[in-house]
Amino acid sequence: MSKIRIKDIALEAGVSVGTVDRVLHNRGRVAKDVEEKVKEAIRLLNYQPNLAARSLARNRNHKIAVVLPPHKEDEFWRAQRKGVLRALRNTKDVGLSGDIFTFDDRKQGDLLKLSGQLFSGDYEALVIAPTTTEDAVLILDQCDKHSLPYVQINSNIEREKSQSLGYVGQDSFQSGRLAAKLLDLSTQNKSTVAVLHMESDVKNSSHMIAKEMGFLDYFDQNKGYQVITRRIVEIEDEKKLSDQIEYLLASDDSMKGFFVTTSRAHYIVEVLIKLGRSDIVLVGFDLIQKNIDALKSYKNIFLINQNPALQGFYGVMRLFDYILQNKRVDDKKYLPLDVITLENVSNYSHIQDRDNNDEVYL
Amino acid sequence: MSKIRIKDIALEAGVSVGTVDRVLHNRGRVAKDVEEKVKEAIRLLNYQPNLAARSLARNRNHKIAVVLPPHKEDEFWRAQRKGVLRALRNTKDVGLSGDIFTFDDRKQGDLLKLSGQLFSGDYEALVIAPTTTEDAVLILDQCDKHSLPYVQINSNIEREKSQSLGYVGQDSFQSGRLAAKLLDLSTQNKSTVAVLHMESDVKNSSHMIAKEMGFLDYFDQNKGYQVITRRIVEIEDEKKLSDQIEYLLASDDSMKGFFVTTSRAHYIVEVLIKLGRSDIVLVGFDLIQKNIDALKSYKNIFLINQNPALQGFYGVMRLFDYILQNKRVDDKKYLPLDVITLENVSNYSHIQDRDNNDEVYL
DNA sequence: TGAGATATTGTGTGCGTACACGCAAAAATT
DNA sequence: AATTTTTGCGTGTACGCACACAATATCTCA
Repeated sequence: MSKIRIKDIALEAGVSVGTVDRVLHNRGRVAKDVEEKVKEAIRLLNYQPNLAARSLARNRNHKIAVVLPPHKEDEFWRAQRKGVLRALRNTKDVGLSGDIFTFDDRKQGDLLKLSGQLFSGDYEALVIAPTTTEDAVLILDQCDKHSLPYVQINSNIEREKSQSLGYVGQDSFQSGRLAAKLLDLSTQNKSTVAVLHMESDVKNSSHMIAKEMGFLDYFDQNKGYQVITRRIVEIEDEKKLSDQIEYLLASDDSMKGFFVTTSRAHYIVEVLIKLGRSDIVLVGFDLIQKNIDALKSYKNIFLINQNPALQGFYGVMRLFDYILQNKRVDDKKYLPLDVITLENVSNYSHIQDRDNNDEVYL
Repeated sequence: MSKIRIKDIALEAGVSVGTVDRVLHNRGRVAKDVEEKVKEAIRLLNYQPNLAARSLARNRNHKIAVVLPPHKEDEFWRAQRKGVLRALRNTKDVGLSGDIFTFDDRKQGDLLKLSGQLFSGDYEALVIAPTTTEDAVLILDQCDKHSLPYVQINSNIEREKSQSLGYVGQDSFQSGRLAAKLLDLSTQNKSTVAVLHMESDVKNSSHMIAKEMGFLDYFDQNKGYQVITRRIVEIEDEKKLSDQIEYLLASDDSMKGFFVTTSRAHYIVEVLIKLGRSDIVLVGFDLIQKNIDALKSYKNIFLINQNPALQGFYGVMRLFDYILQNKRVDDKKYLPLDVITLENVSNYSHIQDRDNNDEVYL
């Protein structure tokens, strides 16, 4: 097979390696007939550059900045950060390095404090999880002004092209439709299902709304269900939570399923078990430990995994492609919506922390 | 940050790069105190070898052989082959190359014809999909005799350690349990479900049996269902197939779901639509085009995706880890069992052919 | 025709690592 | 004490490519 070097092309075309180099990178300064000859040789020998040598010779280091919400107490963001770190490890030797910045997405304006560092000139591109929309818009505007390309992950703020390199993350609307399908198939027709927004913070509100929209959309196309929406508050208070659920169940005899739009389905599981209502079908989000545990104690539940680690990973890799491979994309990349039950959870949670499984990308 | 070279360590430890090299690869021939000093410097500076330079300098080429069933008319094997090719592309510049051999798994003994080439000495390891057990055992025995390490993918023949580097593939038993859970949740208690073995070739028989076992195991632990097993034959004959299904449905009024243990669920979909029995819940396997189409025309169906492309990919990558990274594993790696419906299929089929999304691994 | 400008092509060095080789000092053997 | 052998360490080259620079060819216009 092939082990064709630039030298071999040069020999074949009867020129020097310098000329081949000029053709390869079209730096000009090559006579047209010679250029054709070289290109022909490249084609003939099916030259494939050795990426290891290339990245070694380039000897560049491109720095990027990654802006994420805090991960201390949030498994979702922790997983995302893991994906980012993995991508950074994998690209370290091939010219990409990065710093991760954390902002408190519960504090209005906290994101803006980073702008000094982000636009210091040290970074040539950005990965950002723009959870606080108003602040993020300002940051992205600055990116445009400074001509800093950026990839959005997890949440997407639609932008006029500009410096945007697109979005990598969840398709919340579709995940709502998926949840609806799961409830549809696992409950009986002519029953009632409820959308439960369980939030303690507002950061996910746009996702929650999109999920509800998708959910409603599905049942708009698949008649026979009554859908109601409730906001569940004071989740931490066991008694109050239980009361809310009990009230909800009492309000409609044909209540068959709940769609929890956040990662807090496990709270509902506890309540349902206590109420002896394990007939209710649940659909929730995210493979956090408490939800995984809930799979074991409750049968009628599906979890939808949105692959947070892959969001971080692909977010960085997209910048890598852009900076070092000259591949520009500015479209959306929706990650798979994994349907998780007790029967298939093991393989997915294994995936989440396969940090050891290190790869390095050229 | 890091950009620590061997040279830097040498400087720090007051020795030459040659000595550092000897320590790094423990080639011996280094005084104990000096070795300690170097190791200390490595620790201190947190040295991380530059893998691009490493693979360039090594300038090795390790050849492996990959043995797969034919892919001409089989989307499953085609996907698997794609995964293999992707892994080979990605490792090309870092010292791993491979040849793919095809054997006809419908012909007894065809695999054995390859042994001349496989053991020619050109290859230092093997990835094999041992679908024809008897033949495969002979091949694997020869591997042991020639000290050729091998990774099994897709099907696993249990071996006494030997040269085995483990298994990458599906967990058929668990996929049966998953199918059972899906049917359990989407049908009503006290109903009947049927396992349908639809085979035209025998190669998958062990998988089919394992799937049935898992299915039965689930309903052993979750009572209330009656499970029957049927072999469906003459699949291509529309009339005969329809008759078999009709007979099956007539035999039990409470029949609610079918578990198709092969990738041929789409045949059943056609029949059910014609029979006007779209109440039957189906669980089938594999994201082949006809099944994907079936998702659109039939609501009550789940497909389980066994990630054939990842099987090929990880199979090769495992050899890569072993040969070039010195990481030896000989355990099983079960790939995720993706639950697919019409609502989430788009993201998965996208994954299947992301050939463009090229990465290169060091 | 020839000097100077310009277009075209060739040469050399370095990227960080692996590895072969060689030299010196220490140890073992005679 | 002279020698061989072993041990410990440094030097140099190659890997394939990018890129700076040197060198040569071609053209321009007087």
